[in-house]
Amino acid sequence: MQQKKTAISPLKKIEKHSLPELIEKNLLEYFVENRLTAGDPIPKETDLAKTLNVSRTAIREALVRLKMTGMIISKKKQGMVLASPDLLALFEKSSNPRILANDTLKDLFELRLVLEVGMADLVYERKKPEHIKELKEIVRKQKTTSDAATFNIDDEVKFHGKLYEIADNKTLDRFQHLLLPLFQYVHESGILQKKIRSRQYISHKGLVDILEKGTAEEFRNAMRKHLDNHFCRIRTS
Amino acid sequence: MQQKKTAISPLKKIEKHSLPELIEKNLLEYFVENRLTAGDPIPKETDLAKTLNVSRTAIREALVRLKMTGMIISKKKQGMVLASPDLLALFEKSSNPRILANDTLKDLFELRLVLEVGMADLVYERKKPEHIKELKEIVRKQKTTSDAATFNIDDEVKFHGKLYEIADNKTLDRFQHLLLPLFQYVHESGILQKKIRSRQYISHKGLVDILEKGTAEEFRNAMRKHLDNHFCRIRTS
DNA sequence: GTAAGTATTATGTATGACATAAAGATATTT
DNA sequence: AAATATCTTTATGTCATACATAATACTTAC
Repeated sequence: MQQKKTAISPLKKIEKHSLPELIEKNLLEYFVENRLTAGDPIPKETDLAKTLNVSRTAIREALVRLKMTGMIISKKKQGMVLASPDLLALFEKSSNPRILANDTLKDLFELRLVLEVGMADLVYERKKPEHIKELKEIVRKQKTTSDAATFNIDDEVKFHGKLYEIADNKTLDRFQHLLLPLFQYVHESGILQKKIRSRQYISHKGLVDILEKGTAEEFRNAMRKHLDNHFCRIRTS
Repeated sequence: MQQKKTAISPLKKIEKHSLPELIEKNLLEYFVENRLTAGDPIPKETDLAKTLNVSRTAIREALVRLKMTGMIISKKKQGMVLASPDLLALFEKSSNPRILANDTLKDLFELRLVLEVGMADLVYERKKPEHIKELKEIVRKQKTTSDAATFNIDDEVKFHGKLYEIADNKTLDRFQHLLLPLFQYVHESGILQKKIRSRQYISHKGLVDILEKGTAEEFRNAMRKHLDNHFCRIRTS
């Protein structure tokens, strides 16, 4: 019987999981199906090994993986309990700029800009009088440099950090903390185009003013302008 | 000698690393210091164990951790090689909506909105005539529902997916793909306020028009308005 | 009744053995 | 001689077992 060569069966991505990976999946399903929530204890290693009929080594490897995602935490004697997985935990572990590919770094640089512009609405929505006061205080203490290109890193971090705080989104805040070093690294490395001094610059002080007195839209657009000298550097072609 | 109780020594976060964690750190330093890049082979388990004077078990656990971050990949016989870690793959591993805490889910919902508004500038910057054409084609095929609240999921995904594609940022694109199911989940669960029909709605067609003929700022603000019925739902208090 | 000390228990670490897959070397066939 | 089949080697994958360690529960001494 000759097989038709033209009728190639359609790929079907081979999922070649190793044993611990399978166990990991299995455990995850177990958690979901049993409606386990943060704080709930999970069976001990030896029991799992017996139940699944694999060695404790394999079980442990799967557990290590889950521990890394923050999905479970373990204490001696006390056993292991389910935790609320930390999305950014893994992210953090592998965000070493010296190891990441340049393309990825560039993407992350852009990503941070996207976040800053996009979060303007959250900031505006959730701002409170005391926030404005705090921002003003930060601005007041800053070295008054009228030069847009040469900014002081610490001042930048402090000011923008405050904005993230006001946005009141924990995940977002942590995300930017992770992104910050990468951003810094890319900024100073030769990956991007050389620094350009934008003509349409809005200072921190200007931003605060608009945040206080302007509309959400005005603030959003002001934020974009404030970041223009970064945006200039990512132009393609 | 009496100690002054008031002069408490300042915290100093105890880093209580387990052995494999220490090894992991050690290996990372080794990679960086030796300028190893993707594809470079790393010593074999037995050698590492001998060199660091710990059991192979401990080494393996460290390696498992690194494997999970995508930092290294291993093949039988062939040994292990360094790889460029995939930040988003990790994200995916722990992004199970049924396990994530509600607060985190809410954060992620917001995060996606932030991304969509923030990326407007990338989209505008990188749009090309054929993109406009494609977007128009997508819009044309959509079910013409004049109702802002009841949108068709597929249409939404297709349209916004295209925008991410235009933004030409691989990381961002993958990020939204990961966020999408979560977004969907939150949208339909009772976590947020109930659906509101915004008065200032801009349709997909409207967006494309502005992307084609308007300014970057106009497009950015239009994007915000387009998403307003989502934004309405995250209002606090 | 409280404090100290002891036993218990589940995770952490170590060791040695064997299974497995892939690469290279060797032998076999045409 | 070239192509194919088989064996050998090697580094990871899996297993079994023993012991170390830390936190809890229990017991004993005063």
